[in-house]
Amino acid sequence: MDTLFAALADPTRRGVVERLTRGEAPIKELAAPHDMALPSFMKHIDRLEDAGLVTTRKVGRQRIVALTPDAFAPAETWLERQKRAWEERLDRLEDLAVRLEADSTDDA
Amino acid sequence: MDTLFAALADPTRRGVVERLTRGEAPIKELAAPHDMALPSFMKHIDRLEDAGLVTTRKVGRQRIVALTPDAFAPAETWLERQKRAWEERLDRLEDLAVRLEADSTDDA
DNA sequence: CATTTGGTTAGCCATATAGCTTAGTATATC
DNA sequence: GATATACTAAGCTATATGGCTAACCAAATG
Repeated sequence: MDTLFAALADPTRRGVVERLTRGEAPIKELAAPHDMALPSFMKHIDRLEDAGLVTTRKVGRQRIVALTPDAFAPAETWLERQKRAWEERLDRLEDLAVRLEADSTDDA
Repeated sequence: MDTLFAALADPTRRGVVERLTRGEAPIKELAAPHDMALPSFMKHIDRLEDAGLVTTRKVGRQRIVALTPDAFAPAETWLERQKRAWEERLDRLEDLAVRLEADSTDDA
Protein backbone atom coordinates (compact mmCIF):
# COMPACT_ATOMS: atom_id res chain seq x y z
CA MET A 1 0.00 0.00 0.00
CA ASP A 2 2.82 2.35 0.91
CA THR A 3 4.65 1.65 -2.33
CA LEU A 4 1.44 1.88 -4.33
CA PHE A 5 0.51 5.36 -3.15
CA ALA A 6 4.14 6.44 -3.23
CA ALA A 7 4.40 5.31 -6.84
CA LEU A 8 1.46 7.51 -7.74
CA ALA A 9 2.88 10.51 -5.88
CA ASP A 10 5.06 11.58 -8.80
CA PRO A 11 3.97 13.27 -12.03
CA THR A 12 6.43 11.37 -14.21
CA ARG A 13 5.10 8.06 -12.97
CA ARG A 14 1.46 9.11 -13.22
CA GLY A 15 2.22 10.21 -16.77
CA VAL A 16 3.58 6.77 -17.58
CA VAL A 17 0.49 5.13 -16.11
CA GLU A 18 -1.79 7.39 -18.17
CA ARG A 19 0.18 6.53 -21.29
CA LEU A 20 -0.04 2.80 -20.54
CA THR A 21 -3.84 2.80 -20.33
CA ARG A 22 -3.61 3.26 -24.10
CA GLY A 23 -1.46 0.16 -24.48
CA GLU A 24 1.91 -1.31 -23.58
CA ALA A 25 5.14 0.22 -24.86
CA PRO A 26 8.92 -0.17 -24.72
CA ILE A 27 10.86 1.96 -22.27
CA LYS A 28 12.42 4.19 -24.89
CA GLU A 29 9.01 5.24 -26.16
CA LEU A 30 7.66 5.79 -22.65
CA ALA A 31 10.69 7.88 -21.78
CA ALA A 32 10.45 10.15 -24.84
CA PRO A 33 8.05 12.80 -23.43
CA HIS A 34 9.95 13.04 -20.15
CA ASP A 35 12.99 15.28 -20.33
CA MET A 36 15.39 13.17 -18.30
CA ALA A 37 18.29 10.74 -18.73
CA LEU A 38 17.33 7.14 -19.41
CA PRO A 39 18.77 5.71 -16.17
CA SER A 40 16.76 8.26 -14.18
CA PHE A 41 13.63 7.29 -16.04
CA MET A 42 14.34 3.60 -15.51
CA LYS A 43 14.16 4.12 -11.77
CA HIS A 44 10.58 5.34 -12.14
CA ILE A 45 9.69 2.20 -14.07
CA ASP A 46 11.30 0.12 -11.32
CA ARG A 47 9.21 1.91 -8.74
CA LEU A 48 6.03 1.32 -10.71
CA GLU A 49 6.94 -2.34 -10.98
CA ASP A 50 7.72 -2.63 -7.26
CA ALA A 51 4.31 -1.15 -6.57
CA GLY A 52 2.72 -3.81 -8.75
CA LEU A 53 1.26 -1.20 -11.07
CA VAL A 54 3.19 -2.45 -14.04
CA THR A 55 4.80 -5.60 -15.42
CA THR A 56 7.70 -5.78 -17.85
CA ARG A 57 9.05 -8.39 -20.23
CA LYS A 58 12.10 -8.46 -22.43
CA VAL A 59 11.59 -8.73 -26.19
CA GLY A 60 14.89 -8.74 -28.05
CA ARG A 61 16.80 -5.80 -26.68
CA GLN A 62 13.62 -3.94 -25.73
CA ARG A 63 11.80 -4.02 -22.41
CA ILE A 64 8.06 -3.82 -22.88
CA VAL A 65 6.07 -2.25 -20.05
CA ALA A 66 2.38 -2.95 -19.50
CA LEU A 67 -0.21 -1.92 -16.94
CA THR A 68 -1.12 -4.64 -14.43
CA PRO A 69 -4.78 -5.73 -14.50
CA ASP A 70 -6.65 -4.34 -11.47
CA ALA A 71 -3.55 -2.32 -10.69
CA PHE A 72 -5.47 0.38 -8.84
CA ALA A 73 -7.83 -1.90 -6.94
CA PRO A 74 -6.12 -1.75 -3.51
CA ALA A 75 -5.89 2.04 -3.59
CA GLU A 76 -9.46 2.41 -4.79
CA THR A 77 -10.75 0.00 -2.17
CA TRP A 78 -9.03 1.85 0.64
CA LEU A 79 -10.25 5.26 -0.54
CA GLU A 80 -13.75 3.93 -1.03
CA ARG A 81 -13.82 2.47 2.47
CA GLN A 82 -12.73 5.77 4.02
CA LYS A 83 -15.26 7.75 2.04
CA ARG A 84 -18.00 5.37 3.06
CA ALA A 85 -17.09 5.46 6.76
CA TRP A 86 -16.97 9.25 6.61
CA GLU A 87 -20.34 9.57 4.88
CA GLU A 88 -22.02 7.12 7.20
CA ARG A 89 -20.91 9.21 10.12
CA LEU A 90 -22.26 12.38 8.51
CA ASP A 91 -25.54 10.59 7.95
CA ARG A 92 -25.74 9.58 11.60
CA LEU A 93 -24.98 13.14 12.68
CA GLU A 94 -27.67 14.52 10.43
CA ASP A 95 -30.10 11.93 11.69
CA LEU A 96 -29.30 12.91 15.24
CA ALA A 97 -29.74 16.58 14.47
CA VAL A 98 -33.12 15.95 12.91
CA ARG A 99 -34.23 13.99 15.96
CA LEU A 100 -33.05 16.67 18.36
CA GLU A 101 -34.90 19.27 16.32
CA ALA A 102 -38.06 17.14 16.46
CA ASP A 103 -37.77 16.84 20.24
CA SER A 104 -37.40 20.59 20.72
CA THR A 105 -40.47 21.32 18.61
CA ASP A 106 -42.39 18.64 20.55
CA ASP A 107 -41.65 20.63 23.68
CA ALA A 108 -43.13 23.79 22.18
CA MET B 1 -1.84 15.62 -6.43
CA ASP B 2 1.75 14.76 -5.58
CA THR B 3 1.30 15.78 -1.96
CA LEU B 4 -2.06 14.02 -1.77
CA PHE B 5 -0.78 10.62 -2.85
CA ALA B 6 2.44 11.12 -0.89
CA ALA B 7 0.39 11.87 2.24
CA LEU B 8 -1.42 8.55 1.82
CA ALA B 9 1.82 6.62 1.24
CA ASP B 10 2.50 6.23 4.95
CA PRO B 11 0.79 3.87 7.40
CA THR B 12 0.83 6.37 10.28
CA ARG B 13 -0.96 8.95 8.18
CA ARG B 14 -3.46 6.48 6.73
CA GLY B 15 -4.13 5.40 10.30
CA VAL B 16 -4.89 8.98 11.27
CA VAL B 17 -7.22 9.37 8.31
CA GLU B 18 -9.06 6.16 9.23
CA ARG B 19 -9.43 7.38 12.79
CA LEU B 20 -10.75 10.76 11.62
CA THR B 21 -13.57 9.23 9.59
CA ARG B 22 -15.05 8.46 13.01
CA GLY B 23 -14.85 12.12 14.03
CA GLU B 24 -12.41 14.93 14.74
CA ALA B 25 -9.93 14.71 17.59
CA PRO B 26 -7.12 16.63 19.28
CA ILE B 27 -3.54 15.77 18.35
CA LYS B 28 -2.73 14.09 21.64
CA GLU B 29 -5.54 11.61 21.18
CA LEU B 30 -4.63 10.95 17.55
CA ALA B 31 -1.02 10.38 18.51
CA ALA B 32 -1.76 7.90 21.30
CA PRO B 33 -1.85 4.68 19.21
CA HIS B 34 1.31 5.61 17.32
CA ASP B 35 4.49 4.80 19.22
CA MET B 36 6.46 7.92 18.41
CA ALA B 37 7.48 11.25 19.94
CA LEU B 38 4.92 14.03 19.65
CA PRO B 39 7.03 16.31 17.43
CA SER B 40 7.53 13.42 15.01
CA PHE B 41 3.80 12.79 14.96
CA MET B 42 3.09 16.48 14.42
CA LYS B 43 5.00 16.37 11.16
CA HIS B 44 2.58 13.78 9.86
CA ILE B 45 -0.34 16.02 10.72
CA ASP B 46 1.39 18.89 8.91
CA ARG B 47 1.78 16.70 5.86
CA LEU B 48 -1.87 15.70 5.93
CA GLU B 49 -2.81 19.34 6.20
CA ASP B 50 -0.51 20.35 3.33
CA ALA B 51 -2.19 17.69 1.21
CA GLY B 52 -5.57 19.22 2.03
CA LEU B 53 -6.77 15.98 3.61
CA VAL B 54 -7.23 17.58 6.98
CA THR B 55 -7.94 20.92 8.61
CA THR B 56 -6.97 22.00 12.09
CA ARG B 57 -8.15 24.65 14.52
CA LYS B 58 -6.90 25.70 17.89
CA VAL B 59 -9.23 25.34 20.86
CA GLY B 60 -7.56 26.48 24.05
CA ARG B 61 -4.26 24.70 24.17
CA GLN B 62 -5.48 21.86 22.00
CA ARG B 63 -5.31 21.56 18.23
CA ILE B 64 -8.35 19.80 16.84
CA VAL B 65 -7.87 17.89 13.61
CA ALA B 66 -10.73 17.08 11.26
CA LEU B 67 -11.06 15.38 7.89
CA THR B 68 -11.64 17.74 4.98
CA PRO B 69 -14.94 17.22 3.14
CA ASP B 70 -14.34 15.54 -0.25
CA ALA B 71 -10.75 15.08 0.80
CA PHE B 72 -10.21 12.07 -1.43
CA ALA B 73 -12.03 13.37 -4.49
CA PRO B 74 -8.98 14.32 -6.61
CA ALA B 75 -7.29 10.97 -5.99
CA GLU B 76 -10.48 9.04 -6.66
CA THR B 77 -11.17 10.99 -9.83
CA TRP B 78 -7.72 10.33 -11.22
CA LEU B 79 -7.86 6.62 -10.40
CA GLU B 80 -11.35 6.34 -11.85
CA ARG B 81 -10.27 8.02 -15.06
CA GLN B 82 -7.33 5.65 -15.52
CA LYS B 83 -9.44 2.61 -14.78
CA ARG B 84 -12.03 3.75 -17.28
CA ALA B 85 -9.48 4.44 -20.03
CA TRP B 86 -7.90 1.05 -19.40
CA GLU B 87 -11.22 -0.81 -19.50
CA GLU B 88 -12.39 0.97 -22.62
CA ARG B 89 -9.25 -0.16 -24.35
CA LEU B 90 -9.77 -3.74 -23.23
CA ASP B 91 -13.33 -3.55 -24.57
CA ARG B 92 -12.10 -2.33 -27.93
CA LEU B 93 -9.54 -5.13 -28.08
CA GLU B 94 -12.16 -7.72 -27.25
CA ASP B 95 -14.49 -6.25 -29.81
CA LEU B 96 -11.75 -6.45 -32.40
CA ALA B 97 -10.95 -10.04 -31.48
CA VAL B 98 -14.60 -11.02 -31.80
CA ARG B 99 -14.81 -9.41 -35.22
CA LEU B 100 -11.63 -11.11 -36.43
CA GLU B 101 -12.97 -14.44 -35.19
CA ALA B 102 -16.23 -13.85 -37.05
CA ASP B 103 -14.33 -13.07 -40.25
CA SER B 104 -12.27 -16.24 -40.02
CA THR B 105 -15.34 -18.44 -39.52
CA ASP B 106 -17.03 -16.66 -42.44
CA ASP B 107 -14.14 -17.82 -44.61
CA ALA B 108 -14.62 -21.45 -43.56
C1' DC C 1 32.64 -7.86 -38.20
C1' DA C 2 31.82 -2.76 -37.08
C1' DT C 3 28.33 0.21 -35.53
C1' DT C 4 23.97 1.60 -33.76
C1' DT C 5 20.48 1.14 -30.60
C1' DG C 6 18.10 0.09 -26.28
C1' DG C 7 18.95 -1.02 -21.88
C1' DT C 8 21.65 -1.72 -17.68
C1' DT C 9 25.11 -1.06 -13.88
C1' DA C 10 27.65 1.64 -10.84
C1' DG C 11 28.42 5.45 -8.41
C1' DC C 12 27.91 10.38 -7.29
C1' DC C 13 25.11 14.49 -5.52
C1' DA C 14 21.40 17.35 -3.47
C1' DT C 15 17.24 17.41 -1.25
C1' DA C 16 13.40 15.34 1.27
C1' DT C 17 11.58 12.28 4.79
C1' DA C 18 10.95 10.25 9.15
C1' DG C 19 12.56 9.81 13.26
C1' DC C 20 14.86 11.81 17.58
C1' DT C 21 15.95 15.20 21.73
C1' DT C 22 15.95 19.40 24.10
C1' DA C 23 13.94 23.52 25.12
C1' DG C 24 10.38 26.68 24.81
C1' DT C 25 5.23 28.90 25.04
C1' DA C 26 0.52 29.19 26.19
C1' DT C 27 -3.51 27.43 28.55
C1' DA C 28 -5.55 24.96 32.32
C1' DT C 29 -5.66 23.42 36.98
C1' DC C 30 -4.49 23.26 41.89
C1' DG D 1 1.25 31.92 41.62
C1' DA D 2 3.11 27.21 40.89
C1' DT D 3 2.57 23.20 38.24
C1' DA D 4 0.92 20.29 34.74
C1' DT D 5 -0.63 19.79 30.03
C1' DA D 6 -0.62 20.24 25.07
C1' DC D 7 1.56 21.60 21.82
C1' DT D 8 5.54 24.16 19.16
C1' DA D 9 10.28 25.35 17.68
C1' DA D 10 14.93 24.26 16.66
C1' DG D 11 18.22 21.40 15.34
C1' DC D 12 20.32 16.79 14.75
C1' DT D 13 20.77 12.01 12.28
C1' DA D 14 20.02 8.30 9.04
C1' DT D 15 17.92 6.79 5.04
C1' DA D 16 15.26 7.40 0.76
C1' DT D 17 14.37 9.82 -3.48
C1' DG D 18 15.20 11.85 -7.83
C1' DG D 19 18.38 13.43 -10.67
C1' DC D 20 23.05 13.01 -13.12
C1' DT D 21 27.36 10.89 -15.83
C1' DA D 22 30.31 7.31 -17.43
C1' DA D 23 30.93 2.86 -18.78
C1' DC D 24 29.16 -1.54 -20.16
C1' DC D 25 26.28 -5.45 -22.52
C1' DA D 26 23.48 -7.49 -25.89
C1' DA D 27 20.62 -7.38 -29.91
C1' DA D 28 19.88 -5.35 -34.32
C1' DT D 29 21.72 -3.39 -38.74
C1' DG D 30 24.91 -2.01 -42.44
